[in-house]
Amino acid sequence: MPKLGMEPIRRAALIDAAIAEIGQAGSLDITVSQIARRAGVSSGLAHHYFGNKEQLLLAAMRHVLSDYSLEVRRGLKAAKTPVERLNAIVHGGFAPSNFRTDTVSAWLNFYVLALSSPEAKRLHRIYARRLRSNLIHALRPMADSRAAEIADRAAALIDGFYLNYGLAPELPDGVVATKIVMAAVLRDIADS
Amino acid sequence: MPKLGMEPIRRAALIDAAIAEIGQAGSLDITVSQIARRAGVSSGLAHHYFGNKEQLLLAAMRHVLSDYSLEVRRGLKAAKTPVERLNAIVHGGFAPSNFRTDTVSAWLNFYVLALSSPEAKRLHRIYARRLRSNLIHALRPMADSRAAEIADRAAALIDGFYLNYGLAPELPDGVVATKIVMAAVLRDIADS
Amino acid sequence: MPKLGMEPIRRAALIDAAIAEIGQAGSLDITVSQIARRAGVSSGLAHHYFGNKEQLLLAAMRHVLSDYSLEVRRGLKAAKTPVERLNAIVHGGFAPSNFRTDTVSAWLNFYVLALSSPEAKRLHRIYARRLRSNLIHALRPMADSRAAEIADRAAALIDGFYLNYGLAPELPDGVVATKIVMAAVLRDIADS
Amino acid sequence: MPKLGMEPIRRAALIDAAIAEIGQAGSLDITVSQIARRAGVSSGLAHHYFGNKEQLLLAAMRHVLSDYSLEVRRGLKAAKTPVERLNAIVHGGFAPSNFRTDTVSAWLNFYVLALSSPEAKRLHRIYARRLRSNLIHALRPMADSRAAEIADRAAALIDGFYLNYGLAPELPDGVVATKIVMAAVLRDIADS
DNA sequence: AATGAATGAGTTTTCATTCAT
DNA sequence: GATGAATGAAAACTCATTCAT
Repeated sequence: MPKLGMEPIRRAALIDAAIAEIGQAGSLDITVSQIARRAGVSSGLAHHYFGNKEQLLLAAMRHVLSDYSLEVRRGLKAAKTPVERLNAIVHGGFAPSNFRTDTVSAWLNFYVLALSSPEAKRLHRIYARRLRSNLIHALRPMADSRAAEIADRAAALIDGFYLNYGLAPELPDGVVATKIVMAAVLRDIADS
Repeated sequence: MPKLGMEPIRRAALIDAAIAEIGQAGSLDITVSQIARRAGVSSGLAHHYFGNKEQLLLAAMRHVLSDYSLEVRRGLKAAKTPVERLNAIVHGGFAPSNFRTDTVSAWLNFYVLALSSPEAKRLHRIYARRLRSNLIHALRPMADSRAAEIADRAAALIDGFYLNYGLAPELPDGVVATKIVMAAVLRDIADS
Repeated sequence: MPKLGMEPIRRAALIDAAIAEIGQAGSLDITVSQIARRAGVSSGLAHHYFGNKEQLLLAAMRHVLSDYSLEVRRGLKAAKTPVERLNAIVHGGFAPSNFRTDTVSAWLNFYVLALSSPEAKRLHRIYARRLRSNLIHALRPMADSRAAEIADRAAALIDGFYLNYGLAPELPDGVVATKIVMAAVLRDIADS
Repeated sequence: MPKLGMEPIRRAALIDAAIAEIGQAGSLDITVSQIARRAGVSSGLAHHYFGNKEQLLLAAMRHVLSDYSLEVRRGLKAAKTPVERLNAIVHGGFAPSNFRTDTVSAWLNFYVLALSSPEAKRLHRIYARRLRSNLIHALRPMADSRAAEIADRAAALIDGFYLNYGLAPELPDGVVATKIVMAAVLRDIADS
């Protein structure tokens, strides 16, 4: 079975398994063995590639964040008008690729992990800053000096909806959520 | 040393200790012994009173939620106008009694606990529904048929700000947060 | 079964068990469970009282050293002449209480542990310095300025015999070893 | 890259690496991977050549002993008088080639390994017997019937100094150690 | 000849939980 | 009512060893 170049494949499989496992358990209280089993490898291998459980979890968090980033960047690239740019950012977190119960559940857990893990905190900070700066940048042409203020409100709204989705998936789906947030932000802008 | 009527005192001490410990650790990964030590009792006693760790944590969650409820109800009682009622609800979560890093950190952890613990989920549901119905009730006189829609947005905004406070306590304090949310909601209402 | 004041009893039992286990295995590669089993307790209790395996091992090393110290001090107290004092020191390590295969084997292992564990090194240093200063002090009246030099040689001789005993217990027993060392030292002194 | 005749080269590299690694760690608790890494090969290769870890360690022990033997034999060949022969033996263990912290540390570890590994014990016995018979042989012309007794004392003295050097390398270097032992032995002989 | 991949058994460690007193 | 003692199951982690290539 041993083949060359398995490392990236195993790492990816373990990260995916970790996210799925966290999503399903709704908690970080999962064992490395569970993750490994789901990834189809031994627990030893997980340690071999990630050193310890925390690193594996952090790699999973990084993965979720980078998926999100990717989605936003893709949207921004296609956007032509300021409103489209705004929409791309808002829609990023609610896009089908990220807005699945598994991912949302994992994301919420990572969110809270940032309270106790310095590295998770760092990663969260990066996410929060990027979201804010993306929003401000998109809002500038439309709201000028009020861009920052509106961006903060928009960010809170996004996080709030995201949060709730994790706990009440029957609530607004991604499309609806995007619409609601967009409407609020646009009204914010329109407000002289 | 055993005295009569110690039960409520011990229970309260253990619950307070649990919240403080969770707040400080930023995680539910704390030991019963830590909690008991902080409460000045043996870990055996914690089990004596709460049966097991989960029940102790849930009692702590209930306590946080009931403190919040209390705050809101007190505000509502004093409120005279619809706007004051609205303000009381929004301000509830940001009031000094709840808006301390410890409490917020514990709250976020309970939030996520709701993903894996049915009872925590039930408690969270109660909170979410009460917040929503409170908001709708307060908004009805001002927004009529749009009350529900505005309430949802307000709830998301509140949660979003609350969430961020846990991770970036340097951000808006309670007073400012209340103002921002109120402003947004009032603008929402004003919008025909 | 749980009684009050068990801690010192359990600690002693675990330390004794550790020494016996090391002695029997001839190596520090023994498990905490083995030690605990021999002491008649669970492995959890060993950790409860000592924190981790290293601390338990170090406690055992301390115990061996303190037994040795005790023996020497007892001998010194009873000694009246310089030669008797010298004999007490030399005899200390070869006394029946310390000179059993178990203890010697444990001692050799601790000796080597000092190469990798700073705390073990510290303990060994204390032993080595005490032995040297005891010897010098006892030799001074008899050898004056040559006391230090003779002491060093005596110490090496003692260690050398001790060492060999661990690997070839059929060799000189404690009484004989003491005699040989004493004879060598006395000749050293007599030498103008 | 596989070449012909690599076996002896790899074996030697692995043995050297093992000694260096033991010396540096001060313990036999090193991993095969560490040794292999230092030798610049994979851990699989170490097993390929030595079968298992124990065999590799024993090979390293054999190497240390054979280096020592070599040194002594070289010295004996050049020696002309009984005293020179004696000196060659004593000096053997303290010669620069063996008397380096790495080697001494490895040696002490092998010494203790002999307590638990039959093969290591066998090797140690060979060393001890050879040392004793070399000493006796060299002492015979000078001490006749007391040769054995003096040899035993000399051996203990050598081991004692060697031992201490491992733990306190600031102490006498090889030249001084040789002189001290030689002086003691010669005095022993002179003593009627 | 040599390796990277992979395993799985074994060990330490943690901790909720139980219980005699 | 309260505790200290004790357990044992579960988890992380390590590492010698195997093996396909």
